[in-house]
Amino acid sequence: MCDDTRTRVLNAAGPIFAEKGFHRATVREICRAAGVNVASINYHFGDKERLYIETVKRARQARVAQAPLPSAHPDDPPEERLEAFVHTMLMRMIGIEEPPWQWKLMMREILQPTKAFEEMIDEYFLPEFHMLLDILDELLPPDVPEHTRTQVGLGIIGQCLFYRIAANVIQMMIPAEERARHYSVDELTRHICRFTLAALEQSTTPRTRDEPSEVSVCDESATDELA
Amino acid sequence: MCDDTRTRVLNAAGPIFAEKGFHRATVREICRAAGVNVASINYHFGDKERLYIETVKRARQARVAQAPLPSAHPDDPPEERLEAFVHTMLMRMIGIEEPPWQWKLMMREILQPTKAFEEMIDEYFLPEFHMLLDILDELLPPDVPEHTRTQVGLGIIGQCLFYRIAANVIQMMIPAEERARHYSVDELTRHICRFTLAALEQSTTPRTRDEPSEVSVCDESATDELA
Amino acid sequence: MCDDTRTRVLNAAGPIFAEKGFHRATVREICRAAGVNVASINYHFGDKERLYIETVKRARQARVAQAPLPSAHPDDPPEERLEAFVHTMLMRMIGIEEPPWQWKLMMREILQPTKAFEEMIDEYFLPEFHMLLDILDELLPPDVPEHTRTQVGLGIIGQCLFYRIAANVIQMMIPAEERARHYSVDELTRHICRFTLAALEQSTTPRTRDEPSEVSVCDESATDELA
Amino acid sequence: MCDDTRTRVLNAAGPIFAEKGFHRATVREICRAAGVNVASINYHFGDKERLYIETVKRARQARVAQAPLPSAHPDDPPEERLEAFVHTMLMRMIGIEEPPWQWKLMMREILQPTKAFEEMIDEYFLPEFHMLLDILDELLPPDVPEHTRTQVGLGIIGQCLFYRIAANVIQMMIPAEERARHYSVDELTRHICRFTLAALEQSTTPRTRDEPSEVSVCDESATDELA
DNA sequence: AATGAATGAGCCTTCATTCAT
DNA sequence: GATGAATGAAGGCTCATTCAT
Repeated sequence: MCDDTRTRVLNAAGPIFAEKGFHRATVREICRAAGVNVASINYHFGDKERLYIETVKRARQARVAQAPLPSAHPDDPPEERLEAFVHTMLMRMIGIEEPPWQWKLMMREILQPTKAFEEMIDEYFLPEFHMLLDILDELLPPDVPEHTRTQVGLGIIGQCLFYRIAANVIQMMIPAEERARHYSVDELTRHICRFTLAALEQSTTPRTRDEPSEVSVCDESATDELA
Repeated sequence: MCDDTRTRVLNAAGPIFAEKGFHRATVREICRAAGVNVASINYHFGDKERLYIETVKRARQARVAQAPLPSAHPDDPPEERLEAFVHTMLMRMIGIEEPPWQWKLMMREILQPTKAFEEMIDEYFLPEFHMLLDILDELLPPDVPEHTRTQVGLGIIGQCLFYRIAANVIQMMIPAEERARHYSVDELTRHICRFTLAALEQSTTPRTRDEPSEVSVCDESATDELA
Repeated sequence: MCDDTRTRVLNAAGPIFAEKGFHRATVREICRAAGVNVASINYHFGDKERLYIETVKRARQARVAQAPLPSAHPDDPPEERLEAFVHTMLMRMIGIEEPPWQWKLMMREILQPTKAFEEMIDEYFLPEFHMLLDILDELLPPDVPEHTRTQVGLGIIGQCLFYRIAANVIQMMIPAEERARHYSVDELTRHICRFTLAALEQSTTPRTRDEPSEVSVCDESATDELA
Repeated sequence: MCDDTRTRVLNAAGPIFAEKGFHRATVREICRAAGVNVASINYHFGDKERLYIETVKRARQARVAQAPLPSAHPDDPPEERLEAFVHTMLMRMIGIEEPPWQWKLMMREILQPTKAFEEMIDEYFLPEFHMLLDILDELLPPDVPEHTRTQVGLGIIGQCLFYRIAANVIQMMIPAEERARHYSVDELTRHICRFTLAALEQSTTPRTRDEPSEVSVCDESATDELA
């Protein structure tokens, strides 16, 4: 069966690419893991790069199912929905002992985008981010400018992501005992939500300086070669 | 002179490791850039890996000088010192068009720690983080537990770091024009500080929304680990 | 239909083998061009080599029709028939902008004979060469020995072939403008015929320049081998 | 010693490239024959293609020494010098039992030019051809147009070359015994010279048609990829 | 008769490393 | 200390061929 080999290769490629990245992973290793011939990759995917792109695509698809965002009940109070959102996010980040390879792979793409990047943003990141924005919409007073809402949203995501990215740092910085007590998913969820809500309540009347400053967030060219 | 060759190799290795990472960078390329013989590396550093570790070490040392934290004037109001801190952080992250290779190299270590990692934390990250904690100390009421202060600090760092890490995502998500207006270093500094201060102020008098009151900011229900 | 696939493969193989030679041409490329499955070739021809031999065979067969020698009118004066012969030869060599793949394929065989070679000589080259010899027979006096006639014939063929083989050299050696004026098929035909006829006329009465008279055109001193 | 390995590789590469051509020859085979590591080729020549070019270059250089043209004695009668020239040419073509690999390699270039081609023409072919033209200059009446002289020269070269190129054909066409008697280098030299001289004498008053015909010798693009 | 999938051998190239000088 | 040359292992990829259907 065609799909059989193809699928086995993809399944084998995922964890390996996730662990080693595009360049350190070798097709030979992937094929050995999949129990197929090296030429299969050329046959089914053309070359290593296209196998990688396909793998990332599948990773994203499989990712959603593993820790799906709670289906929004529009009637729930927005505070509750925010907490559910943050909780899911943190669960994805640090809630699972060994983060699944799909996640590692996606992190690699975020940090060192390749050709597989764009699609991931459009089909995975943006929809979920808009879900967060909708929640914030209900929490923020109506006169808050669009970009403030976005910034608040990014701040939330940023804090969640940070606990994943800086996991190594935190592990070294905070004693295991305290980490277990105060840096659990639940505990961090509570902290981030409380912190955010407190700020929102306070900043009912946001105020923006009018002169834009010249240094923007990301001027540098982003998407280059397969890192 | 021995030191001459050694130094030239280190100087050449920095930007190359930063740009390509450990594995994609080749000793030949580094030696060509340094104008030395390929065998020099093995002679002076033993092997490629030890050259890399040495390079990271030097990167950290050189890093501090480039965007140094504002020397704390203990008399300045803490709000001002917080703003200065965040501003410096953001400047390091996204303020410089082409981030210096030292920074790239350190980011690589944070995300994919190698043997060069531990030392970096102790000598670079922790000192600066404690400077932030000191500022927060003055802003937070005295009864706030230690871990909350740490979490707030991590949140601030997390948001700053996020704008660097997710630069690619933001670039795709937010139109260039708006990015220039609302996502400059100054603007983001203002947002993060306002947001943080607002939350802090609010949490001075921990207040329960509708959840049971025991879930306070200093609640110590503990669960599990941090990956 | 079996023949359908077989034929399509052969038709596709011709130009490809002609262009790239046996080794650089790939079965995949041929099959793609023919719109058939890769396995077809092994099924119908056994292997790549036998497909090649079959292709050369067909090329020869198709070749004759494309630039056929002028049907000999035995009544025409031999000078005219010689000119027609040479003209046809040159036309095949350099007269057609893009030489047909059949020709390219046959050239390859002449220069680097494979198993497909022998048959080509017998059925294609020899008949035409004997036509030339017949013409020379009428032009040469009856007492000229056989091998001289053969040598003259080979000389004519050799000159024609040379303009094809050395096309690249001539292109670099002679300016385009002069090439167009004096190296057209017509012009070269005239030159070769005039030259040959002049030599033949002269050698009717073998005449010694200053060498000893025994070195005549029909001298039969023999030496060694032909590589 | 650097030159040692380099030279050994070149010496080994020559016959192999000559026998199999660029594509069929493998670097592994060459290195095995040279008794060096495969990586040597990359180190000394960059890649297979540049090794090939270098090999052709050396072949040409070495070629001249093996059957050098007789140093021209301007006082010798031109007929004698012509005979010496043709004799040398034929000797190169068919005089040596196993044609040296240098010759095979150069033939490959003539027939399927690669990047190594141009230099060969300029430094090897042209000088020798002009030597022939000088001889013809003395044999031809002064009013003979330039292009006729060139054509006569090309005709001579063409005939010589033909005996090499068509060696396979001749071998099949002419019985061994007769080949030994009448197709030796000496015999063919005599024939070609006699034939040429006879024609020259006759064509004292060459005549050119005035209208150039439109089909030129070599319109097609010549130099392409390494065949 | 025909196919798509799979194979293993082999290709050129690149790499970090070592060796003799 | 420093060098240029040399090495072996491994890299991605391509090929003609075969197998089960």
